[in-house]
Amino acid sequence: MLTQAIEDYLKTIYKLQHSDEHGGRVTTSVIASRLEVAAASATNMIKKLADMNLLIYTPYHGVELTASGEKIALETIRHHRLIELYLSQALGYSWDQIDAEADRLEHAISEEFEDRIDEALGYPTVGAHGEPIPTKQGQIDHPKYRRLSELQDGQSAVIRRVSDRNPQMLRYMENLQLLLGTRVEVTAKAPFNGPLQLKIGAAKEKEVSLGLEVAGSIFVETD
Amino acid sequence: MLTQAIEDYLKTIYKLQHSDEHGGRVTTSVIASRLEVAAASATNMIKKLADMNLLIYTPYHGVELTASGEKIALETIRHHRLIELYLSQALGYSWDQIDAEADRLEHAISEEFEDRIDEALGYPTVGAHGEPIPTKQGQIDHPKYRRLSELQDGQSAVIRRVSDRNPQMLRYMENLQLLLGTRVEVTAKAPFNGPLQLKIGAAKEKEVSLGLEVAGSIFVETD
DNA sequence: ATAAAAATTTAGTTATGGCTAAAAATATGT
DNA sequence: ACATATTTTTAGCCATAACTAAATTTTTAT
Repeated sequence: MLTQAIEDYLKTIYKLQHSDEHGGRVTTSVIASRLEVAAASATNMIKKLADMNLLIYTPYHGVELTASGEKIALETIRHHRLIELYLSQALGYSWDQIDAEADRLEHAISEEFEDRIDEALGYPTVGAHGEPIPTKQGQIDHPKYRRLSELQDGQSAVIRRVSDRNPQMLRYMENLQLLLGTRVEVTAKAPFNGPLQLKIGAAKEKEVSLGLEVAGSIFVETD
Repeated sequence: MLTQAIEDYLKTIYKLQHSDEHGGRVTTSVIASRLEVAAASATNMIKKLADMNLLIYTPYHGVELTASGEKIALETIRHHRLIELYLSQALGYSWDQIDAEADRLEHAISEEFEDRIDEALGYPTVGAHGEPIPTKQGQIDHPKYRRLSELQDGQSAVIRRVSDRNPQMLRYMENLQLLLGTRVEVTAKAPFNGPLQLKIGAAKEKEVSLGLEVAGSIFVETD
């Protein structure tokens, strides 16, 4: 049976495998810290998932999802992202609220529900924070955008994705109108990892100073 | 902590206490059979709920919810009925599909979600099958309708509630247009617990023969 | 009234998925 | 290279909530 815990582990492992931060190596401790469980708990679950052929486990060295493990991960991620988008589009949720709600709902919905909100949303391919939504067949592509923090003085770009890790940061971005599709131009970049000066909006109506942590959580497409 | 199991037991016990079928006495075996668990499992959980002061347990004689148990039951039922209505109104679910989906979702949604769908639905007081929806404060009234099966030849009435116990029966009723608010007139009643002859709709456009089991699952308001 | 039947509880087991503490393996710094 | 630090695993425990089988209580039928 596919329990909630199994789906959570597979989803987390998938995301870690496809994040650039850990060099592809997904270890017990990274999984444990993401899921906020003890490392020993993660080891136990990893062994169980390996027994179920959902991942390949090399003790002391990390895990890699099998095709069937990845399939389940992508189904869970599809649920999560469709629900998030539905919450924001249909029920007026703000950016910082949708992740927590979707984390619980993603395990409770049926295929029927998935299909109905997919239809209600017009078969979207991109989620509320700009993440790709896997298809029902498990297809997904990972467009590689640049971080806003990497842009040089004078460069202009359009926001395509934001990290959903930190709800407070999401609320901050939403307040600043740093939304998907918004154009931003870097008008100055302070030295020694200092803040960026930004003009926001097509008409450059707003100017803000943005710290590197926030700028590093915003992914943009340059022209 | 309020687990899903606890909420399910309390909801089920509440419904049994307020159904006319068991004479108010809610026993272990009735609870167990409704929840489709073994009687011993129900005994265990009942003892646990008694320890938590959510019900009063008289061994061998049944249970009765305390005020706090009833409060939780009503919150769960409110969730369930709001979700059911939302599924049918906003997502186009049919009568027979909503109960199963709501049974899982009711434990996963937040207060925020409850409030948002309540608002989207225009603060309804009656659920998709005609059941009263408890208020957020836990108020509920139980209008006592008559069963369609009790009507006499020639009597006319309006459908106000249907039992949601059997999805196949719900599908059957929906097919026959036996919906909430629909007027029905008994044009004949066969002897020996035989079927009713019914005219359906304000214009009496449709005539059907209805077995007593179905007629007993339809609650009506007479003029 | 009492024997048989039915309902209920007790006792003991299982699976899931957490936890801590200790042991073992790997990585790091001099 | 090797001692120390860090990471990971093992071992053993706990809570939840189900189960079966056996014992007990209540109900029913004669």
